[in-house]
Amino acid sequence: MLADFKPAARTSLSDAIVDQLTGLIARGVLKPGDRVPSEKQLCRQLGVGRTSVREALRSLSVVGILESHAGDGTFVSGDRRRYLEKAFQWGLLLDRKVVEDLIETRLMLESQTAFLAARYASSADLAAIERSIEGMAASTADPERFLEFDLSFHLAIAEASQNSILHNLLGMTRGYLQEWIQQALKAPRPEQSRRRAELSVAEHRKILRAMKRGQAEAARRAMTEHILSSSAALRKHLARRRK
Amino acid sequence: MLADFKPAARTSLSDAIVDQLTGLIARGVLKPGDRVPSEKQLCRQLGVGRTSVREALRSLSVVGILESHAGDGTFVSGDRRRYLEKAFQWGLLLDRKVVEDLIETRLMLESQTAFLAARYASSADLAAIERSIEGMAASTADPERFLEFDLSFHLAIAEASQNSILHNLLGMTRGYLQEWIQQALKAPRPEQSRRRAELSVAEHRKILRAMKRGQAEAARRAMTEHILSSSAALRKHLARRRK
DNA sequence: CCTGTCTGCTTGTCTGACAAGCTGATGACA
DNA sequence: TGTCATCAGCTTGTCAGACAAGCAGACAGG
Repeated sequence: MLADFKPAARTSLSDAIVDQLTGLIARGVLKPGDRVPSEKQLCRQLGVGRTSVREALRSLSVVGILESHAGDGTFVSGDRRRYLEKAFQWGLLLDRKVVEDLIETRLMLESQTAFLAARYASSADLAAIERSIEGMAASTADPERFLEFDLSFHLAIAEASQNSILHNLLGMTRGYLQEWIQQALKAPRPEQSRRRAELSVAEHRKILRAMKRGQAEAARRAMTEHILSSSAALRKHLARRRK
Repeated sequence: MLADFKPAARTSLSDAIVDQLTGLIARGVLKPGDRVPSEKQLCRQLGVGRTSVREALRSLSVVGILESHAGDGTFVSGDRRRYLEKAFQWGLLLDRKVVEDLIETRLMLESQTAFLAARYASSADLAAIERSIEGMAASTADPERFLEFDLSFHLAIAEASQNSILHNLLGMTRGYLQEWIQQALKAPRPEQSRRRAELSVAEHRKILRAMKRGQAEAARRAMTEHILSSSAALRKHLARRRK
């Protein structure tokens, strides 16, 4: 009986407007680059004050989905990069349980994209992947650069999978984890960090070999192993920081 | 020479305030559950109008970092899950959502959550899943209701997996696909649609059986089969519509 | 053809106002 | 003394009006 009551959805006006706008974008009515109706027009159309409209538009601008230019208008953001930038910045606001979930999710995404990439990768894709590995190998002593190449390796694989949704999801999970990975890689003593980096390069090479041969299942397994081994280090680091 | 000019970063006031607030949170000055100074107070402190402060606060509320309660105040959100949910949701917003990519992604997500659910599901979870199946079985003649129960089945499994990110991603991909599924189920002749529904119920039962026994790998396989078979129907429908 | 100016649109910001909701203090009543 | 209604003072939510600043196209003058 008590459970029958609805949450009494006193949702705010600007929330509702945000929902409408995101819905329009999701359904493709508003495409990237498109111009959003002006604030005044939206006021009239929605029957609300300019404040509410503005708060909705600003919210979406802050996260990088819209772009406002004074004197010109508001537009749907052209590239995801802007969004990702903002999102990554806030990645360190996460707590531990969420990080664990992210690792679990990433394991699955990476394994599957590796599988697909082994099937669909073009020779250009493979070359890009190889370049990333060489970059890593050349900078095992510089954690910063190393991580950059590491990231580009995984993104290149995601690209090669030819699935834009997977690519996107992978990029986001990895982006959020990046902060933690950075800490984990920098924290321990240098020689330990270098050993880990070299091991990592070897694992990456193994993945690439499987892909070059087009062995999808082997690529998946190699990637799974790699993620497990690398996130074991991350988990250990997390546990240590907890104390 | 020309390259020396800076982009003339005319950053907006509310953006600056957003940066300040996120900085405070990231550095731990503001901890989850803490109360943010009231709008008026922030106005005075920052020397800006209430509009700008409000836009900053609302933006962070919309992405789930803050929570505002009328008459009470604004607080730093307790669980960061809400933020990640929104973030992923919006990350996909600007993507072109190709049906094939969605199906591929969903296959992976569903299989993996089934695997995890078989491991972690409580008896309450299993009961919820079972109820959904019974609901489906009782409404094979009513596509609308049938789909509703179908959806609740998959979401219940996602819930049982105990991974909020997977749960969320699954809900999203399913949401994007829902329209197509609806069409596919309604379009063909009734008796064919019913046959498909009954087959679907049988597949769902098989998944549940595996989960009850705690056989994670079997649950994953059963789910994979189910998704493949059901999306085959969807693909066929899409192909027919293409012509 | 170039160039300044003007006009009308847009977003950015501020102010003042009111409604609605929470909280704690006050005070009347049993 | 204990209970409860009421009220004042805070909060956020929303609106309306105002002005500045910036963009773009029209248009006239060189």
